[in-house]
Amino acid sequence: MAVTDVADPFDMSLAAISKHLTILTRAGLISQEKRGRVKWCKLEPDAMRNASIWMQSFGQFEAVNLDAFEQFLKQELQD
Amino acid sequence: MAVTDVADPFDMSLAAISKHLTILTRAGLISQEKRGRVKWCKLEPDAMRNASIWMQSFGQFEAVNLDAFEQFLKQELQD
DNA sequence: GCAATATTCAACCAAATGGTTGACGATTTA
DNA sequence: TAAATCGTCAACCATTTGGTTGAATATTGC
Repeated sequence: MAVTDVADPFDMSLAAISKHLTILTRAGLISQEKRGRVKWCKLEPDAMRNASIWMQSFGQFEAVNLDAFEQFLKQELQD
Repeated sequence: MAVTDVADPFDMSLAAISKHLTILTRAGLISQEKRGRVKWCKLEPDAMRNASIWMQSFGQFEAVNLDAFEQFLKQELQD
């Protein structure tokens, strides 16, 4: 999907969409390939795998274990 | 886990932690129960179920289907 | 060859976020 | 009973975010 196609349904400037797509690319959620003057964007299927796995574990601990949660967050912040 | 216990490992004010916990409560990610002067916090286990399910679906579409992704986002924004 | 299209950039601005401090009220402890 | 503790509130401030506009570059189409 081209950048202008992504932008089409939104009531905001192309420059703003371009900014968002840059962030999504940097986050690894989408990838972009330039062919001619058009940049083609596509989703990266595995991009949220780790986040999804982490979310599935959310709450698996006993409520008392916010310590474990905090440790996890610290570790994630270090990454 | 009490609010002060949550705050303990972080190098920031209790007021800031309290703000964050208010947001997490409002988001349904944790719940809080006051007993005496202490507020006990616990994770809500199912809080991220919908997000996790959505993330698992991320990328399942053909790359051409950013349309479907957009429709999904619109729908989510309406919710 | 020039106009149109696609896209980004820089500069700008308003709104939102994320923290602090000091004060305060409720509860507990000594 | 007073001090200590727990937690929130309001006000404030700096930073970040999220958008715009106009200009610019690269590419395509007529």
